[in-house]
Amino acid sequence: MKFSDGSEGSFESGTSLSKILQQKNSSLSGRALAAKVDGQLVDLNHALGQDATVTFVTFEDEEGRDVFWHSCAHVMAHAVKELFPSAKLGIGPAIASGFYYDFDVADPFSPQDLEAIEARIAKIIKANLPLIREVISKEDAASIFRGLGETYKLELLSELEDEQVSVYSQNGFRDLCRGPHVPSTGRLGHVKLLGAAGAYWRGDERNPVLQRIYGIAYPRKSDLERHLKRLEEAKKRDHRRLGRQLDLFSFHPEAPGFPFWHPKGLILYDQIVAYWKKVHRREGYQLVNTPLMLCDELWRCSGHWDNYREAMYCTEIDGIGYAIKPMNCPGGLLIYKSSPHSYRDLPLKMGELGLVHRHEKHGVLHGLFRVRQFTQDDAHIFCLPEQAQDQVIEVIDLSLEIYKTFGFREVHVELSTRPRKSIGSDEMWARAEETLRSALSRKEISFELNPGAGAFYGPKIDFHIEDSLSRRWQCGTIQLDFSMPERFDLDYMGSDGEKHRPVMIHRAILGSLERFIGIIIEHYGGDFPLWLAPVQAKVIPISRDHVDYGAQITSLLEGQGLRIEIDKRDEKMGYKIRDAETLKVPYMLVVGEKEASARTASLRLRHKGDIGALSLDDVILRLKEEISNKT
RNA sequence: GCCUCCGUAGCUCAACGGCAGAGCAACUGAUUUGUAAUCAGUAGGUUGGGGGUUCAAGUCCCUCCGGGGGCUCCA
Repeated sequence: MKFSDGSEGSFESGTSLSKILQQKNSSLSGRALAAKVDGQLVDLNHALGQDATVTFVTFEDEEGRDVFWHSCAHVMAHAVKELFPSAKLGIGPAIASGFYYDFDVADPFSPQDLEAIEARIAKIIKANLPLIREVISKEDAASIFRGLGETYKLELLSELEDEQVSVYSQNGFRDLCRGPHVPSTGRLGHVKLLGAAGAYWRGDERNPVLQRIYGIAYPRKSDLERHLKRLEEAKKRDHRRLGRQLDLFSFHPEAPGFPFWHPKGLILYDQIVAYWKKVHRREGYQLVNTPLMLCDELWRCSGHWDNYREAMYCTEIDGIGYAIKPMNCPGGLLIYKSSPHSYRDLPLKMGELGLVHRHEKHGVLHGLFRVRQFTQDDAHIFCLPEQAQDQVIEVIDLSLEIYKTFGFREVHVELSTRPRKSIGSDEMWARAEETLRSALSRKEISFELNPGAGAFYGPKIDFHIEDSLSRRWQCGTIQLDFSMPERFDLDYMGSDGEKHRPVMIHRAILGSLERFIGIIIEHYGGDFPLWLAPVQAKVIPISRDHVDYGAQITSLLEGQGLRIEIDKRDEKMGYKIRDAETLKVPYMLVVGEKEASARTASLRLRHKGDIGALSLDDVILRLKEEISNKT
């Protein structure tokens, strides 16, 4: 045997991995949850028959966590079956953070039920039952699950192609499962159930609704507690809550899914737009704006009528059908077509902060994250085929720069390739995928491959940014589009005097401005950097006598373009400070007798406290510098 | 859209089928404050809308509206 730590050893054929661990007496023996034998993930009970390379996986590895959580799901199913014997099992996988299991039960689980299930899980873990793997024929498995009345398992079974399937059991509980699992339930540590909700069997709304229970678990209690604390923290940062608290935006029954921007929220919005326009102009983009409504005929031409009609708002003008745009591209194409183009004009980079409307289903609306009206930071790049790769690289660079400005340094990249339902020739797809792939490799950016997840008209690169709570958000996208130039018969005059079809790159960096603002509200927890903060500083006069001086400072700083307010209320200073802190104002300028006579202001930093008196010039300098640094 | 839970004052939340309440915010007055809540008072409600059961409904039932959680990360 060769081990991943570099050591080697010889063992009798048929020795189980857990035995080997014991004999090796390594620090892993208590921590290993499963093992990879020649790259294949197996149980520790797996017996080795021949020479192999072995890597033990622990909770520290992603694969180990998956095994751990998967086993938790399995144990949860065991607990549910004990408490609710009539429950039928769906599926129970490990997910990015924890696990779930779906059950078909007569009544949804109540919070009390979850408590009872959680207690039963703890009992099963404490009993330290071994998980036993059996490999049996599909027919035998079918008769077992038929006997148990597990109709969903039978359905899964009927779709499996292997002749042999694996079944795991502990103490009478049996489940069809690919595995691997931890060797015994005692390894599972501390489990917390997080909630229950309905979920369609296999995610299809024509199927019955099962009851899904979500859970999380860690080997160590302290880690579980830290995780729960982080969930609490995320709750506190919920942009819907902060949106109200900081008076940024609101939603109303009169227009569900359509955000109302309040003055302070609009400042955020406008700051982002100003920054976005500045960097795009610098990069040679020309900014355009196209109509909200376009006639049906255009949508038929663009293909939206066939592919996107469900989500479009339609109306009629002078007897002619119109639809509100769900995407900006057709408008951009019309501008391109409005004049002839030479190869010398390309690449043509046309940016549009376009307001789009999509009729999202009622049930999927979610604060600013999922709305029916939003602004895309869109752009369409028309270029020669040989320019496409450089253009993609430029967009990658710009995207990363913009993310960094908002403090997103961790960016995960995905490359999505040709889906089953798609248009265009094999050769076109191969070339386009290669363009994106080599752009990424030229930038030395590692990416995850997402086969078959491209748009029907072309492959794409997606950017997922990671926020301060390590959550990932898909924002940016770069798509190569073969369909639109064709459908709209775009052309340019080549150096050969012939007309050619340009390549179109469709891209967004922030995605939806509304959603992006929701993301940064949670990312910053409402503590916006100075350049974004709706109110950058609050002047706090200590008493009535200092209001005049405070007002002078306020208008002085206002004159310098700073967003500043004064709190003139007859309240104690502590009260006004608390108020400003609660509203997350970055700077407080406290002014009293001393400051008025010395023409200074005492500077107080949000969450940090007093840093002493500064001259007004120094205050202005400091704030302006911080604003221009965008820190 | 579907499943499920929820909707009480501007906000956060109480009230066994039996008189709709508290804190904060707002407003009025007093106080003039030195780095995270001064005191007192006033006002604020068709309990999301509509219908029903009941002697009696915030509470139970139906329905509509809105919101929360979720609806393949596949044995």
